[in-house]
Amino acid sequence: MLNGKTGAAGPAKAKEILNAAASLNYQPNTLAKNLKLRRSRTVGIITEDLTVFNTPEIVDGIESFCEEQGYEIVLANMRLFKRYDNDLTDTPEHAALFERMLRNLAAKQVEGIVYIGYHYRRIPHLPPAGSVPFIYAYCTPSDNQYSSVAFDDENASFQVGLALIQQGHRKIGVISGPMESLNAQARLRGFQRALYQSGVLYNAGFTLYGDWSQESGLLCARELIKQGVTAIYAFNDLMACGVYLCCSSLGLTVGRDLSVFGYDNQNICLALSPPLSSVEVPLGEMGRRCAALVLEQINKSADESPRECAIPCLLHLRASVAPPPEKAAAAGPEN
Amino acid sequence: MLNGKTGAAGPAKAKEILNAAASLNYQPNTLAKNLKLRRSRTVGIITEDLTVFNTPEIVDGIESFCEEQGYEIVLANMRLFKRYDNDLTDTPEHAALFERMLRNLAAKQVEGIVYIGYHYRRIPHLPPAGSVPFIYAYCTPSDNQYSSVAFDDENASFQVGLALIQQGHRKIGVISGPMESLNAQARLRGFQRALYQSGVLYNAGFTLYGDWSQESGLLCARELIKQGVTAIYAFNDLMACGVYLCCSSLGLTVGRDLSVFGYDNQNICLALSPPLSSVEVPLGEMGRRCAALVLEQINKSADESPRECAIPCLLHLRASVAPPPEKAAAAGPEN
DNA sequence: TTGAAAGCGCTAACAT
DNA sequence: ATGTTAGCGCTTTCAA
Repeated sequence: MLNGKTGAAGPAKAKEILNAAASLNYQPNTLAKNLKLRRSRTVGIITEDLTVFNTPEIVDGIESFCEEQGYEIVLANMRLFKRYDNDLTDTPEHAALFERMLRNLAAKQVEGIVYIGYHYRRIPHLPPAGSVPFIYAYCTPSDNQYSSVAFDDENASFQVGLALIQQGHRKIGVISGPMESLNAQARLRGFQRALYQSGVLYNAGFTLYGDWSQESGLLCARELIKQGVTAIYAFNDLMACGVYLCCSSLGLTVGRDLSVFGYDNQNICLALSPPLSSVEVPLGEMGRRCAALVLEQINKSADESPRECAIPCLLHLRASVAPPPEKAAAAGPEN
Repeated sequence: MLNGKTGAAGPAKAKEILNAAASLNYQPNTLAKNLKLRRSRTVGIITEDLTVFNTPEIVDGIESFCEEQGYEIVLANMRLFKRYDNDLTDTPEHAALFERMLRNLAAKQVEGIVYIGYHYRRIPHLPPAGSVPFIYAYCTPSDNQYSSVAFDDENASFQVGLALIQQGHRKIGVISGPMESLNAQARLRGFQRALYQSGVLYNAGFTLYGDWSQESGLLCARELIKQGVTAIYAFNDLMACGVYLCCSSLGLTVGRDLSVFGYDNQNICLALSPPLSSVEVPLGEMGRRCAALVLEQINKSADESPRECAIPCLLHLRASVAPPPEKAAAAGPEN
């Protein structure tokens, strides 16, 4: 009756009961309901660390999609960074924690799970056999029978390369992340493809390997500028900041003497002068895609074959990019 | 038996059963358990928007405390910003959403609730009479019978004032937030107290009102520098960035020609050159305090009188602050 | 010591 | 069209 389904007992009486319920602030007990129905309409989310900057946006995306489909979400936060001082990840403790989160979500009868990594890498932990649908976000499983959702690093980097070349740059320095980083590898591939396709010769000396820190960006920039590059593409915004610092110490003006491109489109981009061009990672969209995949699998509305999705990124071309100094060429920068 | 409580059936048999359970991946059903026990050992968290920068740290703090006490948390995210284009807050829609979140958490049998605002302000929405314990974080309720947890804006600002005065500054510009902002009001009070206590005359012309944006920081800085201030205290880091931009356009060097202090200690602080001094808001600690208050009330282990907690902030004095240009005085800046 | 049974609040299937 | 009942998976009580 109170769920609105059963036929009326005469409109008058029904209204009376409903009023009483409202005034008593009656709320059906979800626990009992789900216990009875034996389905929770709930998707579990395991986050490696909720306080890492990209995680909340992904959660938000999952939530928004689930809400549209009448599903709830329940969050299980590993707190990897807070729990251990540094990135003590992929250790036995991490494995134990993973296990615990999994059991906890299973106990809550979730119908599917999304696992959100704090940075893109191969995750050794897998759900147990016979588990509910399981999707990896911002990371990739060591066993490809599970789907994963990431962003299209390679193509974004290709676009960055094209944009710099189109402005007239031929000597473009790259400040990569560490060689082992899957992100860095993909970004390098995309960038090289842009050079290749444009017929620009690749100079390996123009690619330096930083460690994502601003300090390393500054050091690499100094080296690259010495080599005479007219543009620098740093694989994250923090290192791009380092390039800015290097320029200011050398008396160079970014966006005139040197063009700079970053990655992540963090809030610092607009705080810098001139604003830093950067690649925006489609975090919300990734979340929504994860949710779509999980719900598909839950409802078996699509074939079960695992997929590796790569959502396209968005380029923000800003005043930090301009034609190289010598030639007063082509198009003015947007934004 | 499986919960380890009931006496043994002989160690051998017990072990056998436990093994079987483990191999079948048996996990007690939380729904059924909580339904039976009629207590969930769960605290609900309502966030106005999880993607606002300060929210995840507060959630993390609540989580860490709850975990220590054997409580779980369940998150209800209003997604205020995503749902409505801009800050359509404190509207009928917001009220309806609040109501819905509340009912949802009640249906899940949470034993207490923490409400996290996205910025500090008075919240008109109250839990219904007879609700479970309810705490406000990063905001304050319109009815003071509920406890709230915030940070000690006034004192932090007092310390900033003291630090600048101690460096020898007497003409200190302030770029405040909007007049209506409770944060801005408290920060102004604290700063003025520092002046007063140090016997420095307050010049109302040195206080300008920005709108938290970098652009407004730049504009106000231009005006203040024209008036001859030797230091500028901006009420957030973004406006402090504006001050940096202004300096660079005027050929002034921050940390030498002009000292700058910010607020929020966002990651931009260390990306700027020189690094920006700033006030760190104790978000994690606020979360822990909220959790402590909720659990106290749940377990009636403390008196029920509502409290307004203000957690102390942490000052980061960096190279953006130095003695004023004329006098080659006193202490070198710490990092 | 061990086992059986009642009941948490709900829904769905079944009688009336 | 309405009322009754069985049972979801667990814990706790009570009986054997």
